[in-house]
Amino acid sequence: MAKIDDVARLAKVSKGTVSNVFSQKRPTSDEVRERVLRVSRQLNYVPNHTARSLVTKKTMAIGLTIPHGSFFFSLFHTQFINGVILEASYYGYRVLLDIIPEQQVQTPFLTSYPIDGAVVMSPTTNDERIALMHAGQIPFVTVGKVMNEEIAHFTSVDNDNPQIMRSICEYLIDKGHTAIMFLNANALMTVSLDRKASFIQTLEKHGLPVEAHMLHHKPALNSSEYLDYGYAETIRVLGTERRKVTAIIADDDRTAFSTLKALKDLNLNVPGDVSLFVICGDLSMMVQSDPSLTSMDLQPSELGAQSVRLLMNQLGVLQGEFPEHVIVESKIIERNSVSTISS
Amino acid sequence: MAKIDDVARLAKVSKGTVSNVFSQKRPTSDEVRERVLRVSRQLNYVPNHTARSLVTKKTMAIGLTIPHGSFFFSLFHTQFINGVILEASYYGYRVLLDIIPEQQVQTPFLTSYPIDGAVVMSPTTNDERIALMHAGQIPFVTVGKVMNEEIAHFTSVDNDNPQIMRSICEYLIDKGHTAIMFLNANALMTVSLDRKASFIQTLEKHGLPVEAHMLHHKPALNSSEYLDYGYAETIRVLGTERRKVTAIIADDDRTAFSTLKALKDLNLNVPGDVSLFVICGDLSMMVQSDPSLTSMDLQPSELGAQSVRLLMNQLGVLQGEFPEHVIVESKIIERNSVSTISS
DNA sequence: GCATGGCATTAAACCGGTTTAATAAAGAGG
DNA sequence: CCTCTTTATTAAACCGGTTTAATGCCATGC
Repeated sequence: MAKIDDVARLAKVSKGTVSNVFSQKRPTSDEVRERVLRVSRQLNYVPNHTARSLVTKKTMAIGLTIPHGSFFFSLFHTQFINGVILEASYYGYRVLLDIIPEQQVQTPFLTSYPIDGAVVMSPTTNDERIALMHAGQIPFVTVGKVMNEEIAHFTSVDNDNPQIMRSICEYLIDKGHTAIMFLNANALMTVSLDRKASFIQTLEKHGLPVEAHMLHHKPALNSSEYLDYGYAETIRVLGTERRKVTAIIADDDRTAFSTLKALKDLNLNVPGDVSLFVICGDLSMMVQSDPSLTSMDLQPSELGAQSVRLLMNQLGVLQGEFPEHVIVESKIIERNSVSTISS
Repeated sequence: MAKIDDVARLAKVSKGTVSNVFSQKRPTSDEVRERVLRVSRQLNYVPNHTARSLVTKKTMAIGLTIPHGSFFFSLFHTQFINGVILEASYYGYRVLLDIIPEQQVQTPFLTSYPIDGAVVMSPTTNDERIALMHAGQIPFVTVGKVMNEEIAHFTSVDNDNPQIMRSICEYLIDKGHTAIMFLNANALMTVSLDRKASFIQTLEKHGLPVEAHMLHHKPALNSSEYLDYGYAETIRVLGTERRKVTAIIADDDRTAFSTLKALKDLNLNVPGDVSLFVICGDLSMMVQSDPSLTSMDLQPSELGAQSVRLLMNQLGVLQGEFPEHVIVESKIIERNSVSTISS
């Protein structure tokens, strides 16, 4: 690989000038620039990214931190990632997938992170990834609330979770549902706390006490129950325990699909006997399921894009005043999985 | 941020020694090591990744190149990525998502790639990403055949696509199906060429000529038909054109789901009227669909892991003799979407 | 004609580590 | 006790760029 000195020598200029031709940080005369570029092409020269990074102190990469061991991500994650990658590319940034494997035997901290900032998905309470970023002075944006004791200020994007749950509950209540079961996300995730609180509050506001069988949390990823959580809970509550449930709210598409399967196995018609509502799902999948699923569109790719913009602002790449917390719109998409109950 | 000189000064040793304590490339006395580590902790020192990279010429990152503009990836991709990330982490490598956006207005080549090697998914014929890697001397492993004119040798992992199609076709033929429709992947992808050829060959071997309505290719991602390809083709061929089709082979899970929806809308029972077979799908989804879908398990995460191992071997990280091409096992998982036709 | 300013260019310092070659200290062998 | 190794440590060179401060050149204004 040719280096800058080779080019400088052959083009009869100093390395500083070659540097300027490529970085365009200072002007160069047309004559010199062309000579340098010609020689570079001839030598197949390309500036070395690492050497540049060392002095500019920018790696031009951002980390995308996926939750601990989420080796199965849902379609929500997929779309979010797409949003991040696309938006980052607009600013010339690359995305380093920064997943901390379950068994964290890995490098406790052998070296600094080669990233300028990070987007942290699905923070948990007292998230250690966030603690690391905080300690390492790495700018970061979270998707969802940060609930670490030592961290007061942070930048985040989020949906309005309390409002989302309120809307969903009231949507269902309006349609006459009173026996509602909520298959929430994992209890450790900060979003699930908000949603749980809002679920309980909204139901109580309407005079509907929340009983134990109405609220469940997704088990940990490493548990054997993780994959068929929706199926198992539905069979247990509606089948074995014979509870009356007329509407189910599923936290994600995977849970929704497995719930759907359970309902079929229980010989319950959707939406005839039981209505099903999905919180975060992949649009294309929701449409193609049968029945197509009524859901809350959280705009995952928009969440991803916005989180990158906030991060770019923190990095000084994107000028202007940005709010500390961005709320991304979400709205109910009515399809065919929810019905009205005539009282 | 504390630098190595600060640590050296405070610990009263040379920077070379501090370097050795962290890199462990040369031995240090217990006494010195402890003193250095203590001071480092005190100063919150962490070796700078970029500086280290500059001299070692290793970025400890590999690129994961997703097909042009595949901003919707399927579950197959997701699992593949998981396999790559997990395996890479075993060798201390990080994964840089290297997606070349559709509109390639981006950096023609402002700087070298900050990666040591790359895994290239779904190569197309005369893939320019591969041409770039090749020109840039970056070791790479592809998933699927490389079909670039100027490249003779390459390392790859793959399923045995011809055999896969043969198995699937013969599996269906054994069950009495003769009117089989194949919803293939995009025509540009090298896998789709292999599968197409094998599909035609196998059917003809059994005296079943392949007519135009029996073979279709997924449209380009940027086209409006991309998302409901399965649905549209099924409605058109089985509905509008009223062709006789008793079995459909769908290339991926998304296509399968949308095909399933189309069959329901056509009032056709699966597998009673039409059988459905999926080539690459996410296990957890296939199970939860109704009926659960009979599919070919391509072991995407195994493909990902193997591709990383081959790459690590090329990078000299993993010793030993490795084959140039690795074939990952695939097998039919029988579920409930294929039935036997009594003649 | 001479001071003034603007601009492209350059030599040298710098970014923060690793690596090499030299050196000092400690052990082994005769 | 002296030489020969072995081992830990160090000073200096190096990785390949960017940035700073100095320089030379030309145009401008008075």
